[in-house]
Amino acid sequence: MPATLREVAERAGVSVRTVSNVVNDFPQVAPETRARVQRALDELGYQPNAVARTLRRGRSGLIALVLPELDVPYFAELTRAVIEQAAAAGYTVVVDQTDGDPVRERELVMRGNRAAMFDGLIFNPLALGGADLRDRPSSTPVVLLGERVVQGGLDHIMIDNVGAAEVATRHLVELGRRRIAAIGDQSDESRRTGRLRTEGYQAALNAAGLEPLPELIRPTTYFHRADGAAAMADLLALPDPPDAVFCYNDLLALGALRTILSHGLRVPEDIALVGFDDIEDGRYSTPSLTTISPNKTQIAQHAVELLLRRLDGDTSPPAELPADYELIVRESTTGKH
Amino acid sequence: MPATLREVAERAGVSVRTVSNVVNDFPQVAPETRARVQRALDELGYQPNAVARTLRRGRSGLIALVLPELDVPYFAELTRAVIEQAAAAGYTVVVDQTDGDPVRERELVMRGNRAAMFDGLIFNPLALGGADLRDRPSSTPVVLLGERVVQGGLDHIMIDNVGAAEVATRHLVELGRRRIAAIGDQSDESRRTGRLRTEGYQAALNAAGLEPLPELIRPTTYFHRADGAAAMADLLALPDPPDAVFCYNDLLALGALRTILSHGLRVPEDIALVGFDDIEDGRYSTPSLTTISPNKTQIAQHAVELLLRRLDGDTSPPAELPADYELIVRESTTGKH
DNA sequence: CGCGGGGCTTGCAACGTTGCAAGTGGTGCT
DNA sequence: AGCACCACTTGCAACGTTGCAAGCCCCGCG
Repeated sequence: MPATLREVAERAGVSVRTVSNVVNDFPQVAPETRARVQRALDELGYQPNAVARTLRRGRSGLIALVLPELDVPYFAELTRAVIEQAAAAGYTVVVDQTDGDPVRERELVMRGNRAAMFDGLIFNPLALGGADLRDRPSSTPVVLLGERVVQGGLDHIMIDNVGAAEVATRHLVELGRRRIAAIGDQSDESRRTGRLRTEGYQAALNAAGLEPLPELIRPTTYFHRADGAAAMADLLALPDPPDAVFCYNDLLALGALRTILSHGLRVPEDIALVGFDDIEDGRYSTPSLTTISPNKTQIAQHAVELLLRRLDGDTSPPAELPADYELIVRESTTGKH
Repeated sequence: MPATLREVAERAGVSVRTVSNVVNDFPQVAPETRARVQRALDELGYQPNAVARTLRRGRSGLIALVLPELDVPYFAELTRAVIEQAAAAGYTVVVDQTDGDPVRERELVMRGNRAAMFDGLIFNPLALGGADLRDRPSSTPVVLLGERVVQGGLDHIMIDNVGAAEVATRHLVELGRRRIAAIGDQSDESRRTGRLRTEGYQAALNAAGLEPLPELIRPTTYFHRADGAAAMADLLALPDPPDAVFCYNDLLALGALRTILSHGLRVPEDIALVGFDDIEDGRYSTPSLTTISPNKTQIAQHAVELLLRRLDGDTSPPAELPADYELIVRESTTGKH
């Protein structure tokens, strides 16, 4: 139903090629011709066919952002940042959600530019590791986010998880807390985030001369509110409950907070709480959440820049870019102010 | 770099067409030929070119979900539901975010299937109204979500906002509250949600013999936590503050909750709170949030079904499908249990 | 031995666009 | 008058795929 170049050409009495020249603003078109063609374009409501254009040009102007879960605020907020960065460069971002399903992740990433119509991929894997990604048949550029992959031979952006976890834990130590628990450890080989943060947590305890106690390190399957709530209930059931908890993300912390408050305990007086991610929810909870804030804008910016450079043909060796983070102190550790 | 049908054909010593037949599992291929071609396919790691395929077939298998904001939990949760429904039908969903910017909305929706490469659109407009959408040049099917559009001549799914708001307000009335405020009214002609919910709110008050007081109806620019927090601060500054608040979405309610608690007041003892959307955050706040829960799965299901029917050539008149909702009573109105 | 038919394979064209290089007609210069 | 050149326009081919219909070969039957 929509008009094609040929139909416009017939109406304007010129060749298809000339219409194309007008559409693409080529300079070498006589003003009069241009006007006539433009009129025909308008009358027919011509819109270029993006699929044909992409086939011909080899570029779609689309980059895909592949994330485990969109209803996790951290990813939703990151998405906004990526969209903004990409828009500035004239690219449109489409988002896809994998649920951390290895099958879906593989599908999306391995197929690459042929099966999909994206010029590049920004991918935060949950299930897929370095080995899986090493020999992609596709040549679509990919930038990885997150901790999952170590040496996949792909561009990669991550924050220093060990360092950040250490900062968070040290903050609790400096407040005088001694029984500091951790929620979010993951024994699962494929989930690296939890292990790295546990490492930082333990390092901080050791540096303070505190001994990491196994019963205070609670593993969780996911990083959702429900997991935090359940883990916190376990901690409260201990004979000697903790006086502080470092949660490996803000959702865990919010779940834990809910459990603590519903047990009639106070935060931070009885138990201090630190989260990770700095999602908006944590700024509006009561008490508001002390947290590690990864620089999401910077992550997005690096990711898009790196990807666009690859699209421009840059073949330098894969980069491993660190992103900044900072500790944001709020009520859940220092109380009202 | 990736292999094409022709390269595979040369390697296998058959025609391009035969390779295509194998790739598409056509029955009329001799087993031996099929095996030989398959080997060549595997050796070259062939992946069909989705762009070429789409151009030829006229279908991409992609539907776009166009939303105002992804970092608003309601939309993130809705997205999950849409993705699930579409996946069941073999479609892939890509998500795009407009920020409610009329320019971006128009771009995405008016251009339709030519500028983009999507078979259909599920669109929740914020800025664009019926008039804007009526004469789209494109023939891509569109299903609208939300309250914004009334008679755009397009398929449309929404819940009964007036009725839902009435139910929420009546719940507060039945708890014995008398000074019931509302947060989220919008005078802006283009934002219809707020006006509809105010209508239901007033209807419930009238039915209970209570007079709606202008100073208890607080408009907000957006539906974010910050707006709720600010509006609640205004309400608390009144000489005679409310004893209950109906917030037009859960984020507003969470912002309001934060303000109430930080003023040393209790929920629900001093002020009862009802939200709208039933986002996960509200289940884990303290107190948990009483809210109107729109059936998101049903909305997604209707949207995808309707869209797919249009893609199959259904030309029946535009449908206006209602979606269910229910009041979920939690602690913010009835206290701990 | 010739012919019809079935199983399998193929060539051609087209989806709508753009790169390339050639083509057209007119103008100005010698 | 002839030629070169310029401004502008055009045809051809190709991106990689698939629908269509024709083609090939071999088998079995008369």
